[in-house]
Amino acid sequence: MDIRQLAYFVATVEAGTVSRAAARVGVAQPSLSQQLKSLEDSLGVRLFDRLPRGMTPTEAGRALLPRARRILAEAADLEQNLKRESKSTAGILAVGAIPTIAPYVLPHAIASVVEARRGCEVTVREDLTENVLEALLDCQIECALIATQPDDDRIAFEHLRDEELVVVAPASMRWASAELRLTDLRDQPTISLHEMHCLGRQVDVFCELRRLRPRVVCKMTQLSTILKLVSLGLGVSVVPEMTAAVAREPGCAYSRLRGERPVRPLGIAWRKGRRRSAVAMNFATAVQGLLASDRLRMR
Amino acid sequence: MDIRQLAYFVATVEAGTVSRAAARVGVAQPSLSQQLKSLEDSLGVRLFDRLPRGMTPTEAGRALLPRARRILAEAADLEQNLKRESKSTAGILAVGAIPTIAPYVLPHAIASVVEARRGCEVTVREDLTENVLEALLDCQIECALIATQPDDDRIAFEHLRDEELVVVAPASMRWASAELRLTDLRDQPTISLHEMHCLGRQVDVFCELRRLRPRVVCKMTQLSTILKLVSLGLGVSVVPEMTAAVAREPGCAYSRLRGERPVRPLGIAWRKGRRRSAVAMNFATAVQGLLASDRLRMR
DNA sequence: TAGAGTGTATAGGCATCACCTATGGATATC
DNA sequence: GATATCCATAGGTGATGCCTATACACTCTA
Repeated sequence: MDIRQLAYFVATVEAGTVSRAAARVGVAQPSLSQQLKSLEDSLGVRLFDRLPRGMTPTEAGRALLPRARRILAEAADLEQNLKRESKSTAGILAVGAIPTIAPYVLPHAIASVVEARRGCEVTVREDLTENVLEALLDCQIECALIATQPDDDRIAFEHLRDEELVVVAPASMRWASAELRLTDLRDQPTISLHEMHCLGRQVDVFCELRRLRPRVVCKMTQLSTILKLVSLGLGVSVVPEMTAAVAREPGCAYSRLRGERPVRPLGIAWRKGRRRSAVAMNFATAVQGLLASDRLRMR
Repeated sequence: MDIRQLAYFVATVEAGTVSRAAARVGVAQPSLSQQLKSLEDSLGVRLFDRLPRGMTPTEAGRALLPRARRILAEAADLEQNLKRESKSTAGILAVGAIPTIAPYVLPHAIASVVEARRGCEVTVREDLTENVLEALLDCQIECALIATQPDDDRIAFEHLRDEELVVVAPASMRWASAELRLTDLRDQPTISLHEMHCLGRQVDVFCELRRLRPRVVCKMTQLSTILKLVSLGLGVSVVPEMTAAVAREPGCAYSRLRGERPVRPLGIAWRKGRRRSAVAMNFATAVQGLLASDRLRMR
């Protein structure tokens, strides 16, 4: 499978026939036909239903389409824009954080640093784990607040604490006890966090290991939206304890799970072999103090 | 440029020498050397500084690294997981919304539908525009709330309203007038929304067209985090009017821009040629009513 | 109904490219 | 000075992507 085959594939889906697609991409029809077959062979799936008047994508073909488009767009962007990727690290404190930590930790930690160091320039990058770690390796940020152990030798993970994940349900809902068993959640409609986030994947893994298959009715990309939908009674969810401690959503109630509790490891990622600036150390200390305090713990 | 060359490139950066990288990827060193040169030629940039004991990536090489990794990861995921892309549309009301609309519109619109139709099952997908449109084309959702005109012939865009974008600044900040000129923002530290979101890109385009280069100090992926950082005094930002209307962040103040104002088009996307269910029509009507009301307008 | 047009797949040939081994030049180390 | 390590260049070979030609199937029109 290579980029050209993906381009041929997309052109064929869009054109509806191999002949028209071949004209578009500027090769002969039999060549395109062969390349499509080659792609099907290498992926092990049939991508098209062949009809007398053209071809329509199969289910697999339709699943491939957005992904092929994404790869092609990235490659095209690369060829056109790589020269503009010169960066100068601006600012003095350059940190990253993932979206399921940033809104709860960053404001206080940054306020603390800014107060101690007047005039300090702050650069913040909020993005998914993979992206903040890349920014870290690219020297765009100096450290990153994440909630998973990275598996890259170039990154040092300073583990600060394991944070518990708790259940959030509509306040109007009545549970049998203050702490929940996992089985209490079995038939509840569930609002899940998109698997683009580590947290979403961590919750999935926790459930799978215990044979719980949630009935997912909503899939969101922001914890704040999850809370709003829960407060509407649309379902239950699992969120970090710091969300319960900081967010003020009147229609939501939080419960701990009984027995073995799901946790996520909170920590700071650093690029190995690089000097740590004093201001970044201040930031790390502020984060550490915050995580050790009661401020981010659920009552 | 093709995927294999990118894999060779990444292997070389990670190994630090062509010889070791060649051993890793299983080709001869001269072949790898040639392919790297070929990649440099096709991209028009030098990717490595050649040292006596290995090679280090140039600035351009370092910029390419995360992007090459992304493309390779996507391609690998594709080859391994394409067969698992079978979906069944569950539920009766299946809608999508982008993260910069969902928290402000979805709760009320869904509550309205659920109240009118007891027992109605709701499936919600919150994701970036590209992804909700893909879910729409894949028949995973029936309609989607978005803020841009899609350029896909298979999608009908029902335009509901142009929404104004407003400036949010720390409440403690003093402006010369109630409405701001664009030049008022010229030297302010700016907290921008990541370009993964349409909104982030729309704001970028608006500024570029008027020769305004914001001094970006923070880049976030959630509007709620932006508001928190603004309230800390870290900078100003541009957010949708509905954010100003709904979010309660005590340290933030909102202003309109004078003259030609930035707007984003709000609407509902539908898959052409597909029947619209009654419950989806109810939802669309509820959204329409909500957008027409004062509830999502800034005072 | 026959012929024309449209569409995909297969076959064979040719040019290009990715790979190999061999070699050269530069630098570092002992 | 000899050896080891490193990247680049040269030439040869096999694989691959491309071409044209052709076959087969289906649809449409006169």
